[in-house]
Amino acid sequence: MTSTEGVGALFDRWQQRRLEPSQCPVRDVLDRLGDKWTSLIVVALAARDHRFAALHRAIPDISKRMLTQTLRDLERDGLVSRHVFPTTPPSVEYRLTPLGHSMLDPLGALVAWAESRHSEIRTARAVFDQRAA
Amino acid sequence: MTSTEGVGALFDRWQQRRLEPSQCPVRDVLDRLGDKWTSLIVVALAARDHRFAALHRAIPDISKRMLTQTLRDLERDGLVSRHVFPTTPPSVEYRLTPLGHSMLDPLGALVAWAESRHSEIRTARAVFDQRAA
DNA sequence: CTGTATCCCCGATGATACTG
DNA sequence: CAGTATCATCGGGGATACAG
Repeated sequence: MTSTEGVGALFDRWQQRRLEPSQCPVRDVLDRLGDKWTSLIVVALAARDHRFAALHRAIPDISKRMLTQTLRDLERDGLVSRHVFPTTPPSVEYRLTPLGHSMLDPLGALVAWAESRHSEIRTARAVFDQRAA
Repeated sequence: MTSTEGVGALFDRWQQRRLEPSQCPVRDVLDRLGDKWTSLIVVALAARDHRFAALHRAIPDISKRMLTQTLRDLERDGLVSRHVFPTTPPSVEYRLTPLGHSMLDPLGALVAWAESRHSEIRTARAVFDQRAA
């Protein structure tokens, strides 16, 4: 069974079970990955553990507010762990948990798809916009 | 090289190239997948071609407005094709394009991850919320 | 049946200032 | 350094009515 058949079959199972959106694993996961910063933070932490300021330098266009909030959400979901060192000034290190690491394979598959197909998508957009104009 | 190393290495390449967000394939793709309805529509169309009303029945909690808009976005990106049959009343069928089908494998990987890890995530949340309270 | 056009609201995000 | 608190903004998305 290919993944294509798998996704289609999944749809039919969903239809039969009439899942509540709040109980749908896919919405749960994609709602988080889909927000503006989660995937970037996960990718950064995949490369290496980061302290708060280092993460901020790695992703310059995020605000401290959203960096904190996104990290808390990831921590809450068990994807990231937070390690406080009571130095002065304080330092806090963020790491992917094993659960977080386990997401890298499927995320990597999507990233690879995105990179390999991006030019095709951009071309399709240009054509569509041309015809619309 | 595992996908994990791949994602980490990707991060370093991104850092060196200092990509504009608008040119980042991953943001492009995840912004679309991350919206409220795209993934559900793609999964539905993976199972089979759908007419507008059938798609609406398959995903009852979407409004006609957002269904139309999301389908247009998918069409613009070349992931979905639109086929009009000039019957009365009119009927329109939506299908995944080959490009759209090519996304099902990586999307399926993510869906499989989400389903297999969802209980772990829910448990982590419960623990986190308990400690916070 | 397959959409468009409007209006409206709320939540996600940013900016800025402050704190241990 | 690593956040928190507060206010302002903007656009995604719902509801409704209309149209070809």
